Amino acid sequence: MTTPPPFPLPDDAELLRLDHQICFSLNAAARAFGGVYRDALKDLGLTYPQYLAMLVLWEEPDPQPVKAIGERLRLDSGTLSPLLKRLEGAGLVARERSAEDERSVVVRLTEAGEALRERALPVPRRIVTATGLSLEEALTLRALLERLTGNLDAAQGGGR
Amino acid sequence: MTTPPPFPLPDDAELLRLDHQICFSLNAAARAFGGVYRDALKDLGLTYPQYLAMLVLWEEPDPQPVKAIGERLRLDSGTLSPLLKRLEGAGLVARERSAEDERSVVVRLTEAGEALRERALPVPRRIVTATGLSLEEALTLRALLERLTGNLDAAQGGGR
DNA sequence: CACAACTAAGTTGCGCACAATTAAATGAGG
DNA sequence: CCTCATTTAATTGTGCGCAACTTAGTTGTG
Repeated sequence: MTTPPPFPLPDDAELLRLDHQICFSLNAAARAFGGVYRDALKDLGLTYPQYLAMLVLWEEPDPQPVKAIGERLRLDSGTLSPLLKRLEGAGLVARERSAEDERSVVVRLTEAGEALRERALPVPRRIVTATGLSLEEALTLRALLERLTGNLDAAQGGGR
Repeated sequence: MTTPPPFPLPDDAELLRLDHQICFSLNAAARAFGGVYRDALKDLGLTYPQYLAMLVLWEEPDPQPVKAIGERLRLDSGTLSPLLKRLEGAGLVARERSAEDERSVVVRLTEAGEALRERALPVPRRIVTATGLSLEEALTLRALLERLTGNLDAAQGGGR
């Protein structure tokens, strides 16, 4: 799969080393984020993925099918089903079969889940501070990451 | 997460939304990388973390203690021990107690492990192509990610 | 020398991510 | 109406990442 060089590539070996470093840096940053979120969310008893699921529900408090949450977070039922069960076990959400479509399971916040929102409010600022990035850097980074993800997804099976 | 293009935003609420998006984008990109690497490494029978461990050994073929590999990859024995056992099971590496320090376990490539290097050579180019990033973008991204990781690590327990 | 402190690997337990499979419900076409 | 492909969750199995703990070997200090 030799493609026309999109650039005057400097040197093969040089270029070939770069990618690991990018994927590696990416993984390292993601894990570092994980550590910071772990600290910030410990009091709430949430993991970062659980926090993301709660964010989805806090933003759109109407009951949502698992499918919708999965599309928002790019996760499938293999990940979400046990995660949501744990949130249910913690009393933060309730799951029930939809009446209209019995295939669908709708998830809604319990009162405890809604109440947790207040305690989660200071979290984002804590994270922003921890990143130490300027607003401009953050925007640059996000733009690059989104382009990168789009390219990688396209290079793969296409959809998923 | 679908968000409107950030525009004028020295606003608190706006700022507080940004962070999720960055961590989220980061995770999404890392997982997208995972998918591409999965495809590229399938023939080799390696996962991406296993590939990273092999890279460390290919770059420095002398036997290395688990500790050294862990420092290179930022992984602890809880992750590395089973991973290296799987590589050993695949016949790619051998592990043995160090003579000088009986606490240490040194890992070295087997002949099969060395031979695999040849088959892994085309992988990086495939990844570079899939990213679709220019060299300049890649360098910018990497620099930002490393700064970010440093900041996040510092904001955490300090060491780990 | 004895003993505490430290270090390197390994083990266990939990949660996440993903592939593959299963089960149940829905919808479209004959 | 009945069959069949599709859709939605859940389940199973594998591997990673990390915290907490264990085991064994090493080092420092009195």
